[in-house]
Amino acid sequence: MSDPSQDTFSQRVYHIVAAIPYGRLTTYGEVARLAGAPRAARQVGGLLSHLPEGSKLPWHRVVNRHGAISLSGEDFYRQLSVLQGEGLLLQDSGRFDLARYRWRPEDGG
DNA sequence: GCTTTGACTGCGG
DNA sequence: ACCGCAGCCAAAG
Repeated sequence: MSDPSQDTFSQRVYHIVAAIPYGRLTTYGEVARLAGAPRAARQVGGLLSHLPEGSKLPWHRVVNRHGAISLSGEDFYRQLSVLQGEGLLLQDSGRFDLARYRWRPEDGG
């Protein structure tokens, strides 16, 4: 109740990302919205980029509003590999079909 | 407590 | 549809 460690923006983001099911995607903006700060999409990416090394959070299931991977270099291919491993198909446009893979909280949470 | 930093987003051209 | 720019705001220094 009075413990702020459970009420911070970052804690909410971690909780939300942890709820994204295998084989599904969501966007930075959507996570921000669910966390109660619809304009803090950048912050979501910032938090995911600073995750501790042993984190179990499925950070790879968060992409940008176009359904594209926002990382670059080796990180890009790492995220791509994990998503493909979960059965997600990358379109020729270099994006994932959000209409098909987008996770919605009511869909299972 | 002010300044800098971004794994973003929306809008206009 | 693609590209560039300005706004956004929680965290870290």
